[in-house]
Amino acid sequence: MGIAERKERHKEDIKKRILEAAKELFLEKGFEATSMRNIAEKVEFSPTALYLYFKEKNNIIYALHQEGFRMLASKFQVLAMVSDPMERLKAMGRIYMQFAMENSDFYELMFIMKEPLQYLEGCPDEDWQEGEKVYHALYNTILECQQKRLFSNIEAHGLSLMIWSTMHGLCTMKIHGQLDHMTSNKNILPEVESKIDYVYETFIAVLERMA
Amino acid sequence: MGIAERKERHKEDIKKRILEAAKELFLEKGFEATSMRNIAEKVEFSPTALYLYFKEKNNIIYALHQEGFRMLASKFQVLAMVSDPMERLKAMGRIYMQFAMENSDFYELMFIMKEPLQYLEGCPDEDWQEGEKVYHALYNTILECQQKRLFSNIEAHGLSLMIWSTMHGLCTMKIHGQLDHMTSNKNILPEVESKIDYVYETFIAVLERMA
DNA sequence: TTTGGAAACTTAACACTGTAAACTATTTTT
DNA sequence: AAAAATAGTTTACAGTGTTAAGTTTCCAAA
Repeated sequence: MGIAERKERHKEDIKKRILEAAKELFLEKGFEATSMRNIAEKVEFSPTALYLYFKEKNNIIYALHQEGFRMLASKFQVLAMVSDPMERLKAMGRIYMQFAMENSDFYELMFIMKEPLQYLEGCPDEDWQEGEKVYHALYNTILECQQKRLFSNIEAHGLSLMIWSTMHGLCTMKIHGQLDHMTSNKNILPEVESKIDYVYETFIAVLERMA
Repeated sequence: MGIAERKERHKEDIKKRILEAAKELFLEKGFEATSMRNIAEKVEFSPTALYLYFKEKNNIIYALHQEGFRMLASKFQVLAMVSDPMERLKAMGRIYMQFAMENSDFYELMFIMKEPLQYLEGCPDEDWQEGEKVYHALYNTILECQQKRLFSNIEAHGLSLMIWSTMHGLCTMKIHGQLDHMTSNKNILPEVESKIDYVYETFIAVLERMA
């Protein structure tokens, strides 16, 4: 009977509408200030109707978390055009950083907030596929670099995780304002218009120097 | 008149008691789960009495944020014993990491939560002295390294910020579980008992190689 | 085509949250 | 002793996530 399918599709549609509303509110007011009641109002449902489609709020958050990763993955697509692995590595860092700056709310959802991964803890055997995918893009690039005799004698997983740590630390310190609240180097680096770019350049210089 | 002083001291005592209670609750139940009412109950006050001593909850959070920095600073004291700057840099990283692991709630308060810095925004001309102090310890060590011809031709502020980014990124990825949710390298790094230590070793290797 | 039951949705309610205003009791000053 | 300032409590507001009970809508079998 095709009617069950149609219902199923309808349900998926509503789920999408809810997520769309949640996303909009989330982007315009920030996550903290977005409540279930807000979302419900936007989709013209009663507050508790959302619970028919998502077991709890963390569920909605996790769905947006996944969408964020899809967004990042689509930005990463252009990297396929870059054949030289070292150049690809550098471009990857730039894109990652740019994504974090342009979609800082999503970045927070993907890497800073603990609710999404916390939700994953609840689902056993479910691992963090989204993060894994990003990690692999990085790891494989490092491996390719090593095939070109770069980063020799350094274990690739360790290096990959270290590079990700640096990028993540840089982005979070920018997003949370620590980078800008450090006024002492403002006087000494007056010509630098963007601190985060400056630090990234330094990082690249370090990597190229030791490669 | 010494009576005003005595009253002032009394007030400070109560403030301390409140902070002590807040800290305990915070450490045992995590920040999210600690409410003003919880704290008030612990010090046997009515909930709103706390507002006579702290203008708002962020105020209490900021006070603990400061205490966290004092704790870190006291751990950093042993670094004065290390005369070689490169060795000191490495020890500093270890201590920073260890502090973040042993006091992850405080670390979150100091570097991850946005409330404290958000509170600072409200107080104009108040800059983030706590962070600045830590930064200077790092920056000066880098300068000393450069006097010994290490990290030559690299601007010290950029390098300092990059190093901090790496350490911060590493600690947050550990605390938030991203490091552990990355199972793909678990199979490949079976002998590694602590991923964070392993990545740190890699980082040190990178720094020493390019120095 | 009417009836029974499931599915979709709403209303009411619970146990919380941070915080402001109003009120009361205590202490200090005049 | 009366007035004023201080310290603290009670009450209240507007919000939160979520559950349970009630209501409406829709679809399948009699």
